[in-house]
Amino acid sequence: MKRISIKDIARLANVSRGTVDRALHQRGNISEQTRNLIMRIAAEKNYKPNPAARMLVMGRAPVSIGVCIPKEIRLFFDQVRDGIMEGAHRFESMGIKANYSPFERYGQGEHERLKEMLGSKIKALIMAPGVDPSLSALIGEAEEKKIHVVCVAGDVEGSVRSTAVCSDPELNGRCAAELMAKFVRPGARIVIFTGMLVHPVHSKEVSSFTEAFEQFADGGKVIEVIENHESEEEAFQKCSALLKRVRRIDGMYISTVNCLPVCTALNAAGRAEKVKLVTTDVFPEMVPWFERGTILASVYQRPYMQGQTAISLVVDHVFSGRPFPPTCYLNPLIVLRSNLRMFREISHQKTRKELNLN
Amino acid sequence: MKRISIKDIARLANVSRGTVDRALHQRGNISEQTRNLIMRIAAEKNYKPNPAARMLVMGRAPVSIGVCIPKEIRLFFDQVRDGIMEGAHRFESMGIKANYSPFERYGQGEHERLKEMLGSKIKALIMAPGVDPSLSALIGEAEEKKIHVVCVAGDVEGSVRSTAVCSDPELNGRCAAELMAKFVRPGARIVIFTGMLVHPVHSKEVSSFTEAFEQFADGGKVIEVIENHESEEEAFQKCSALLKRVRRIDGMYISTVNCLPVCTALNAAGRAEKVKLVTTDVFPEMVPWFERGTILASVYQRPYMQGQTAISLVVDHVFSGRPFPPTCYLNPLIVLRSNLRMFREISHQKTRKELNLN
DNA sequence: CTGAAAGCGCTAACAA
DNA sequence: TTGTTAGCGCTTTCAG
Repeated sequence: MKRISIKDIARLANVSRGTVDRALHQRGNISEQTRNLIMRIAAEKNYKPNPAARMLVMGRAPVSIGVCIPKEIRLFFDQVRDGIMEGAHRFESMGIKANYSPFERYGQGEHERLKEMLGSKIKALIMAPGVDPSLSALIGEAEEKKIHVVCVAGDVEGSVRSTAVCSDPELNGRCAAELMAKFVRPGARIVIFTGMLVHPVHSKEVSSFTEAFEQFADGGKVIEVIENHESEEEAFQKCSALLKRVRRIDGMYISTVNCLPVCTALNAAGRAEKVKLVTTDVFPEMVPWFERGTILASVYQRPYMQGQTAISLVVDHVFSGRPFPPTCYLNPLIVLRSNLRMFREISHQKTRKELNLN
Repeated sequence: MKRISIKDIARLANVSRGTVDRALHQRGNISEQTRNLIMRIAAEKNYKPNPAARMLVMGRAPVSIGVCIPKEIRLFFDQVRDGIMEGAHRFESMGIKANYSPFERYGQGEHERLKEMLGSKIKALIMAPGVDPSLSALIGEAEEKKIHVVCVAGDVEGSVRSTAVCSDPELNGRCAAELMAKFVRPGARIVIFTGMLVHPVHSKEVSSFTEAFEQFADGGKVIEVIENHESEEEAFQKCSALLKRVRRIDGMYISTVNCLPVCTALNAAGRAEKVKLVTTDVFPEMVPWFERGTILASVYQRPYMQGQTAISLVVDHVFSGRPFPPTCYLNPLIVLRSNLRMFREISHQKTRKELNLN
């Protein structure tokens, strides 16, 4: 069915286009009666104003989208940013503009940038939330001002954000567990390395890995969970100590991007060929560990695609009025030695189309 | 500085708006001289077309894109179609229209539909190529007429198609081999089931699996390759015969979507728990075999994403003049029991955003 | 209170 | 080869 226009409504209601406009936009100067009639017809015929026409007559008012994410963590947020910016670029000709305004890192400049963004003329705000407890209030403030907040690479539970695009930590944990279970011998003993258990994402990954591993593996179990607080130093020390303390470890699941210290500690202890690793995400320094067979697989959270998706959701909403889904979880990709070169983080050669390498 | 419009350029160049339009869009029918003048002014004044105005006017003369794919093979082409049509839908307001004109199946109505499409007013043609040797000529004919041909879910080697979006058969084979190698014991004996070895896709999958498996697996090898010619009957018979003939098989790689007959044959022979399967793609009837642990993993070719990508490439080309990449290979997704429910083919609940389940 | 008409920047059909 | 013109759907102004 064709899209209906103001002119059509005017004809149907036997009034002029001006009258319809007044009714639709409650500009007053209109009788209750005609207004009702017009509104009824509009609703019935499912009238949607044509955004292009509106923009045209309203004069250049490009739709700005604020982008507030940290500068980079091991390439992850670089990818998110690329996804957002390249995604936005595709809609440039539709008048979409992304305002990239990063902050240094979580807890540093985050709040200020966000505040700043709220003052500017944006239609939507894409943000990567940390754990700052004030976020929920800021989000409320934004939505209050009709700025749609889309969380990316995380979520703020209990907030009124329009939607969140992220990977599902429980799914990541389960996939990692399933793979690990198939890689190790029966009765295997596994250690988990994670960032901080106070972080809900990490704690979910850990608990769902543990649960799933014990379900999938034949008698295997998780013997220890170690927090590294995202510190390379700490991770290395703790891993080294662990290797001295425990003589039999069959595998390790590293639920944070901080996996290199573990690899080097394993290597230093001469156990790099013995302990099987399942990691998270991917970056160039991991390649040799894949090649040696230390890292068997990695659960990739598709940062680029998360960025692209966030933009898509905003654009679809703004232009087509498509409602935001409550949450948008992406299916993880599994990184293997075979497909390593297909990931944007690894292959920077532009010979292949990059839009979809993730 | 205010934004400059076509009218301004026309005034500056002492020509009419129509002429400026022709110059800017290389529509021909214009003298080299005036064109140069206009282009110079446009560049100088940094002219950018007004997206709203363009959208508005494009709304009435939609850009048609032909879509010529088979009706369905185990949901695969349904997904491709959804990807294309939903992708196109997002650009509806920019005047993009997809003309879905499917054929019954490969070799049946394919040529006719294609011919038909060539006669219609389309700007691009998205097609899923079979093995018809006349395709190359048809593609040549289309490109001759300035109809960009984008192959999806396959390619026509040696043709002048603008680009192809597909999964890389060699990569699929290698990923399958790597997983298989990690799932089975040392010295494992593997059988490959495929469609038809005359098909280059299948033969590449088979050979790269074989090669990679022998590299990854500790002494394992591929002991047999069986063609099923996409027939369920044939697959079942051959698999049953095989199981009688060979007592020890550790795993099977099924490089075609036709995996159910193999599962049932295994089951009938009481070996469903013994032989480990790595399959291709996913559809609802496979679920129980995942749950029983017969199918350990599947290499998913992302049909929906292939469709979306094809449309994206066309749209980006038409609107932004972005050149087509020579070929666009998608990184495969690995289907596991854990993430089974995340695939569009399996989960039809729309609670989660579906755009990205692939 | 309502209608008529101008015009946003662009494209395409037709005239010259 | 170029110019002219009629809209696309909407807002806004000015007359009734």
